[in-house]
Amino acid sequence: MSEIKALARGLDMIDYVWNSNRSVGVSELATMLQIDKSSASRLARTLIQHGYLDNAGSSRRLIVGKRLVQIGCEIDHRLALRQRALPYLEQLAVATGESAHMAVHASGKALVVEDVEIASSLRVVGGVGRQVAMHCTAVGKALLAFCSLPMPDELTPMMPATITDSQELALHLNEIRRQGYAFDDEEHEPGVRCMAAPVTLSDSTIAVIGISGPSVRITDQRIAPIAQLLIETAGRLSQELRHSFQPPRKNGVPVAAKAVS
Amino acid sequence: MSEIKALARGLDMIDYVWNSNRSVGVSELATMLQIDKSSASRLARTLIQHGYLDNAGSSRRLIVGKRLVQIGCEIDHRLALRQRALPYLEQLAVATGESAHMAVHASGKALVVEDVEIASSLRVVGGVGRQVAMHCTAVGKALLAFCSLPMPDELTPMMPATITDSQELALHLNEIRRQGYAFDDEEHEPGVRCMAAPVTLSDSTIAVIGISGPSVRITDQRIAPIAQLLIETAGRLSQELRHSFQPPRKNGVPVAAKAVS
DNA sequence: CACTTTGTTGCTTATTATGCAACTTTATTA
DNA sequence: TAATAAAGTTGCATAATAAGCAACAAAGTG
Repeated sequence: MSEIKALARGLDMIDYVWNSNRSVGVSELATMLQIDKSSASRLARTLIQHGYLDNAGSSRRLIVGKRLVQIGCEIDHRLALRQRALPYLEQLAVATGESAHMAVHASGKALVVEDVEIASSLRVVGGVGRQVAMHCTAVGKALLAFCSLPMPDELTPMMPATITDSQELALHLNEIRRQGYAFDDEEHEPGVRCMAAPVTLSDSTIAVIGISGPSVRITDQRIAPIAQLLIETAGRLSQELRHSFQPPRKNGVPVAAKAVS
Repeated sequence: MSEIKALARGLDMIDYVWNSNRSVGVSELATMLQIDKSSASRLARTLIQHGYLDNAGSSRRLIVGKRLVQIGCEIDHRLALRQRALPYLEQLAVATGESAHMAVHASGKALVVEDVEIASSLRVVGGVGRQVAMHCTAVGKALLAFCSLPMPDELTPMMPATITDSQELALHLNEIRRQGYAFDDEEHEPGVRCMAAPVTLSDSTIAVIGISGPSVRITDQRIAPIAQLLIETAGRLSQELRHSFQPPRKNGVPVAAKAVS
């Protein structure tokens, strides 16, 4: 029932360095994880030897190691998230007549990673690479709700409808979790309504997909059916990802030792 | 001087599961890493608890965990590889008058992740998402040479010039490593020559950038200067990545504990 | 240049990871 | 479907080893 302490501590160190998103000292790690400096130092060395952490330049401060960068760069393509999502986004855009997009969480913001626009002259123009706030957009709120992310520090008011109270937002997120989709009712931009639903892999949300359109077209009656469609589409994408991620091979082949790294 | 054994073993387990690219059993891990089944079992449990490994579906076989998927989905954007590469690719396209692109390795293929085309009516049309073979393209060969990837299983002949002998390819890759760039002389498509150079981060190649053009324009005399330009451009992009990856902050701010996961 | 903070190493002890063996669960075969 | 084989988990004793202390070394800081 218990866990291997040394390993657990090492993994915690990786997590801490990763989450802090900057260079971290051994002492800081020791303090935060409540372990001795010496242990932290030795664990860090092992992590460095294996490439999971690295020294920042010439200093002895710790940063994320190349191994994680390698894994990170490749897993993204093993999943081929963007590529796989594209047809689904196109379906969404056609079915709803509105721009569709996919976003992931990236250091406190929702980052648009894929984007399909429609022909209509009145449309919401997105653009890959755009970063939007978490608390006042559909994709942001969906990420907050389904990724178990910490509350944003500041809830900057953007519009009259923007939720600026932390308590209120927490309740709102619960509602989103319950309903399975997020709705942004002109909380970010005037005249724009957005909706988003989570794409999951092994029970954790790795991205969200959504649509944005002018409020005049996204009428109250359309919300339920669009939500339905979003949830269903996100579910199908999730399914596809799961299939490619968990190799279907029912029973592993013996397989000779493969060259490692 | 030594390393924390339990942690090292755990990391080795992650590596093994990662490299095998399929579901792996505890016994297999134990055999391969020469540890006892029971230890492997307990280490695996710890890794699962921390999200670094996961059980494949209902079975007890191990696959890469969500934590790594999370990291993967995010690191790409921390680096903002695509975004940052774009201006460099545009420079390349302008300077050479040929289409420029960036590719990464994705399960045995070279995957084009960014692409800049030129106006000329005679041009090589690429397209983001295109996957090409490793052994007969400039980007593929560059990835093979600089990423320390295993030799492809099959060297399918595409053109008369395609390298189909494993030995010969190995020598060719050495040459590529020595020169710092890869050259595809109509090995993949008739009348098309390509060149590519590696983009690195902390000594490991994470992508390659290159150009493709008709052989009639990419003449022998132009090869050296273009190679020069490619290497130099890839170097500048690598530099930029390194700077953003190792936060410039000279000395870490104390920083309050951040909510972790 | 002195001083403070941070990181590393030697050493001892007690924690704890390990490996064996028994047992349980899952997969495979007839 | 039962029987058999393989794979995975748990209890336990022991030895290995990670943890912690303290002293030392090395960077940063004023």
